[in-house]
Amino acid sequence: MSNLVAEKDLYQEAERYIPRGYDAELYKIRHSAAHIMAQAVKERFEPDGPVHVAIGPPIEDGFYYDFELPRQPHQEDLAWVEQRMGEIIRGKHPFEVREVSADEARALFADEPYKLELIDGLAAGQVDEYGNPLPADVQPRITLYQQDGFVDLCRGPHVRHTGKLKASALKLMSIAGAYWRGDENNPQLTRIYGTAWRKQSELEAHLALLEEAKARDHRKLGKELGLYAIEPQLVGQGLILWMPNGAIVRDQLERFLKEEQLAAGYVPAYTPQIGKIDLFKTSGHYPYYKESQFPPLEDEDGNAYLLRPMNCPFHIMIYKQGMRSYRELPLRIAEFGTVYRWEKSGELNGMTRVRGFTVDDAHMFVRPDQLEQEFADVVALVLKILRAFGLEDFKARVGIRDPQSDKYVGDDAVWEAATQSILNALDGFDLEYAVEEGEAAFYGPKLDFVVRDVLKREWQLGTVQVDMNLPERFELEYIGEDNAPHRPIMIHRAPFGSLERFMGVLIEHFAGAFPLWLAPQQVAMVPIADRHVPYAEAVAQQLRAAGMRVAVDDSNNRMNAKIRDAQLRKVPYMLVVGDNEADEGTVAVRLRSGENLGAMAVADFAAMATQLIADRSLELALA
RNA sequence: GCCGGCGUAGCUUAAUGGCAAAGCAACCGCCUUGUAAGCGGUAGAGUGGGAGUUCGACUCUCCCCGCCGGCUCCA
Repeated sequence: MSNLVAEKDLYQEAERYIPRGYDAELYKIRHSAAHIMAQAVKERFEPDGPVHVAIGPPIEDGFYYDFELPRQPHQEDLAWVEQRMGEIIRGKHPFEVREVSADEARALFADEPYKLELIDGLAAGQVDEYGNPLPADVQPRITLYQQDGFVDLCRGPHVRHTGKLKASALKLMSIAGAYWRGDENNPQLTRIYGTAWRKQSELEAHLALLEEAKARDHRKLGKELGLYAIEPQLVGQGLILWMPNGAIVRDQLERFLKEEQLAAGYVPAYTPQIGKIDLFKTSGHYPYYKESQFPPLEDEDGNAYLLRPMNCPFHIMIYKQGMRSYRELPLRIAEFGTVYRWEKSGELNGMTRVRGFTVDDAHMFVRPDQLEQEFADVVALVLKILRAFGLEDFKARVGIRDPQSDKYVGDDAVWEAATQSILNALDGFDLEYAVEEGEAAFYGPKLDFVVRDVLKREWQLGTVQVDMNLPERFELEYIGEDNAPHRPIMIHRAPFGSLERFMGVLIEHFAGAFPLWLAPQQVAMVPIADRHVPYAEAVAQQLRAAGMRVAVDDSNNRMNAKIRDAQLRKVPYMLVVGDNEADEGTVAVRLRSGENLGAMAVADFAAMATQLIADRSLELALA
């Protein structure tokens, strides 16, 4: 640690901290912007008392910095800080770097408790200044970067001088609370988020993208298209009312999955929404998950029941109804099971984070020798389902235990075996995945499929979990070929994850323009004048008889207005009918893309559309 | 739950201490129409809820509720 190196080399070396795939220039701009912001924030708040700085890294599209401030920050403070940052930028102050010893650093940051903690971590040589573990081959250095008199403990890298930034390409976005080191038991700091780019046009493009994202936000589209509603006053936060249009989509999703499950040898079940608390004590859900459950219900005889937070204990009880033979396995029990979980109010989000949701659940009970094959079959099914919607941009994540936490049940060897079987099964797929600590379920490791919403927030959809603990806790058995009892292994799986969250993601994925088979209304009949309404009705009846969802616009609007209305509701087909069509038994087919297919015989249109529906095609016309 | 922002008609927005305003949607009527808004009219909120300051509050203060962005947590 004492071999101090030249500034030029330190600059060079810091480049290694730029993450793969992150534009190096932008990374340095944003990292530097964080420092400049910290300088400005200190100037703003120090007259009111001490300002302690924590960490301030670049993030996707921007940066943040965490502070302990002497008073509450407000919007006016942001405006001031942003203004002041512009001045610092125009000052073209160099970023000077030097390496120091831990003791020098401690002396320098004697009044900065968060920095002292970071220095200790660096000095111990295990973690970087963000508290993340360092790769074994990286030798930690303690470096300081200084601009315009502001010194910060930082590994870099930075731009050469503040003038490399442009005030016009920088914007402070929001103030948030953030716990020190991400732990809610630690003090809450004030985090200020900003975004920074090379030039103004890039910033404007980014802001425009954010606006566009808002337009396809499922919460906005869900309301506009009559898909779902939340009524917090009388129904409750996080409880979804599926409006008729949304219910149609959901019904189609359920039918699709049921067909696939039937073909894959699943059997159905229906189980209750509540169960005695002992059931959940046996499963381990209670009290492990006590804080994420609604409080127990009690009857007059003193029995306590829990609104179910998960479906698996009920399916296990179905398994336990009688002796099971090895010949029955794998047994695959499927149910769209609605569960209720107490989520903190600040965590709720539209359809993607709710308090009552329906898991497209199934539990497989398998012999140990069947595990890998069954797991692989399930993964194949999940992939097939996701791809049927054109969802290609997902991330596969193997969630394993956090060794620090005690929220898990079962012993180490069992966890190890279950984890290994997941990894083995995954080898058979051309699928990239990441292994993440702390993402396991409390009863076992899992494979999750994660997608991002329009605002780039990640949501877990499908999940497949190997479970050797619940069979143990419920003492599940089957009689083997050897006429002796054996313990089955369970697989939990849900391709959608939950219908609510999947719906939210689908709305955004399609920007509300559902594929034909899912569209709440598939056809809008557009009669040109009142006299064409009877013909439009007749065509509608024909199409309904073929199983399509059709409505006739018999309002006294002009045809143009009818088309516009259907277009805004993202109805796939608009069938315009006037004198020509009525005479010839045809319809003029307009797609919501704006494309006009021209006149088609009603029967031809029906044949085309029903074919596309049957295929669950993502197209509106045959190729 | 915590930090910040916000809450006006079904929706989108105006009114910053002095008569709550408009567009769209809804309803009624006229027009009878050829691929994204024809014309006219009617009705609709007392400003999320509750206290307070004031001659007077959508506007200022406090408490509560909810929503949005984060944090934590999660399907």
